[in-house]
Amino acid sequence: HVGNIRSALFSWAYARANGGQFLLRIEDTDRNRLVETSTGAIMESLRWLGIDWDEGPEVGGPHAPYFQSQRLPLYQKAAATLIDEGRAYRCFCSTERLDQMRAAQAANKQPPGYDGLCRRLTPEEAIARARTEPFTVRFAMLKDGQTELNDIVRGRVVFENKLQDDFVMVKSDGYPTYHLGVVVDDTEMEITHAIRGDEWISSAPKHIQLYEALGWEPPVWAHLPLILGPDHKKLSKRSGDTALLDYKASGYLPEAMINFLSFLGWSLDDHTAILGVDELKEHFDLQRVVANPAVFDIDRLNFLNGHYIREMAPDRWIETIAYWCEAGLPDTVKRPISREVVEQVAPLLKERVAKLSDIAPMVEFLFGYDVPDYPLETLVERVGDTATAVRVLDAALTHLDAVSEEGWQVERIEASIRGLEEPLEMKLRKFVSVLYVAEMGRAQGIPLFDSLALLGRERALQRLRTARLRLG
RNA sequence: GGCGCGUUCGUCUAGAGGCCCAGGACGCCGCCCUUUCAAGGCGGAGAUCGGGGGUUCGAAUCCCCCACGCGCUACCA
Repeated sequence: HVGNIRSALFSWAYARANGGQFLLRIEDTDRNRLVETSTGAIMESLRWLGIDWDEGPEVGGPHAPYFQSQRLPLYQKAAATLIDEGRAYRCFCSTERLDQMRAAQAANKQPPGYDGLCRRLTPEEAIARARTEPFTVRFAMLKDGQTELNDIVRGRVVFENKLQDDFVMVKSDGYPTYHLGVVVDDTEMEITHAIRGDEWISSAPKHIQLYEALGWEPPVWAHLPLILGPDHKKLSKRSGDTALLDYKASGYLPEAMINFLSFLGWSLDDHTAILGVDELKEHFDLQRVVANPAVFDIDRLNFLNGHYIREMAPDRWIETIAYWCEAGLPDTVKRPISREVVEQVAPLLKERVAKLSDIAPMVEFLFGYDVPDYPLETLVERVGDTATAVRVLDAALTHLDAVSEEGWQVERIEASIRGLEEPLEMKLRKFVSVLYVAEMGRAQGIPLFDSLALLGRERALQRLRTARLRLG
């Protein structure tokens, strides 16, 4: 999803800009939420954007394995050490008791948190009960003093220890929670920079205390500003935090996506708005990450996408159109899609497409043999009344009918239609909409003269006749 | 409720005491170009820098208070 990918992007860009390594680790410790395809989707998303990892799934490396579910012994070892040293303890409280406790705290307006019941158990008692009862392992947070976070983005943040909660670090199924997982793996994997979303900042003291208790060196912290939806709430599935591959599916280019994501909380300088990956890899700087949340602005994404489409090399553009036609045109259109037509519309389409999914509807009229389907009013709309539309169609029919099959070319067609201005006593721009609708089914799209040429004499004339007939 | 973070044009942002009666980009509006729609060119509106107090010769930039917004408050990450 967008938020996570942005964190990955910043980490990656930072590594690339500073000659570091970028490692991909899959945190799959919640077996209730395990989705088979998600690992594949994560990797595909990153690869689509061009984010490569020096170490991780599929590429391997010295810190394998890269799935947390395969590193359980590591977490258990850390947990055992902590229990031995009295910095963690087994907790036998049931979910029911925990729920009741929280309800009571809420009712009494007490700060929420584990009440420490099992912290008071003697080690002997705990070991005895552990033989028959399920348990979690909680970390015994320091309750005095303060925990200090030094963050690149936010500076110094101080948390009161007395407000800290003894969090669960090993679940009853033996899997670690995120808190234990990151600390153990970031250390084992020699992670130097923890770059993550701001929603994590409240749990930073947990991680910091864990590092201290384990005697390990914490990484450099950088908490990125949240990405907000249009409602100014943390981006949710509803408000645009869709899987990145959904953006790919609806026709966004990776270049646009990267450019867009890069500027969500970061900027290069006071004037750069268009930035390629190469420049990002060279100039990305954590010092320039801002602290305030960013609202996801789809208009800007669309603009960037259009920009990169316009910049696309002609041959890649043709391939792209061919692909989106095959995928987006209705089944009634016979396959394969004509390569010749694709090549001819390509330049006409370039300035007009914002999302690749716009392509198919824009060129559909070229491939279906049927007359386009459109509400009759659109034919008349811009010329004012039916009588005028009829005059336009009759005149166009006469003029174009005079163009021979061999002469059916853009220049001739243009001359013929421009020749309509005089007899009709109307400006071209005024009456042309009737023709657009008759041919393409709508008044906007690729240029008319080219469309007529592409359509061929027979089909073009046929559509005019049909339009004329429909007007009575 | 508690804790934390944040607050510069509608949006993304520039800004680290004088260069800022605040710059760029998207969006919006207008004009030009034009076969529609776009694209492109040119121009415009748009922020009294959340509010109030300080500090200073001088504050968007430093300090304090307030307000508002958001995040966290799980055996989810």
